[in-house]
Amino acid sequence: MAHWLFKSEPDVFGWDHLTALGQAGSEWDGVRNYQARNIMRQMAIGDTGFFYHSRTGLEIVGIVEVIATAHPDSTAQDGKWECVDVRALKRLPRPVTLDQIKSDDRLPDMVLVKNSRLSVQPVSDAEWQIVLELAGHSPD
DNA sequence: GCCAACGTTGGC
DNA sequence: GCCAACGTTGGC
Repeated sequence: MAHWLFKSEPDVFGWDHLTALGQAGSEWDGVRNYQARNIMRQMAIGDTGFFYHSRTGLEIVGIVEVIATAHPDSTAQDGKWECVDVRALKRLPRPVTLDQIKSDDRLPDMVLVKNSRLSVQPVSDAEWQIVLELAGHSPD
């Protein structure tokens, strides 16, 4: 299973919004960036991702699961954009802040640090494990 | 709220 | 196909 990172402003659509939708989850719509779209096309059902609060919060707060592969974004008029569906899986015991990630010398290549503008990002297996560890997440 | 970084658009 | 102008994102 591959891992990803989804960014959203909590004022617009935050972790609490997603958890309120329960198992049904939500379209990850509104992405209007080709690189992000291409990354979403690579996602498979059952993949997991971090949920990151941008602009306010600046921390990873939870884990989401991909429940539908890329399909046309219903909020796009021209049919050019796509999205996946995700649902909230679990809140992290401790949020992992951007500062923590930036100052961790094991995470120099995280896209969150290297390309802060990309709203949907790949996360390597190693990065995934390190962030879980920082979050105090106990192994299943 | 500012503005640097980045992506997209469109005139040439 | 270049690149200036413009719009958006997101850390600060």
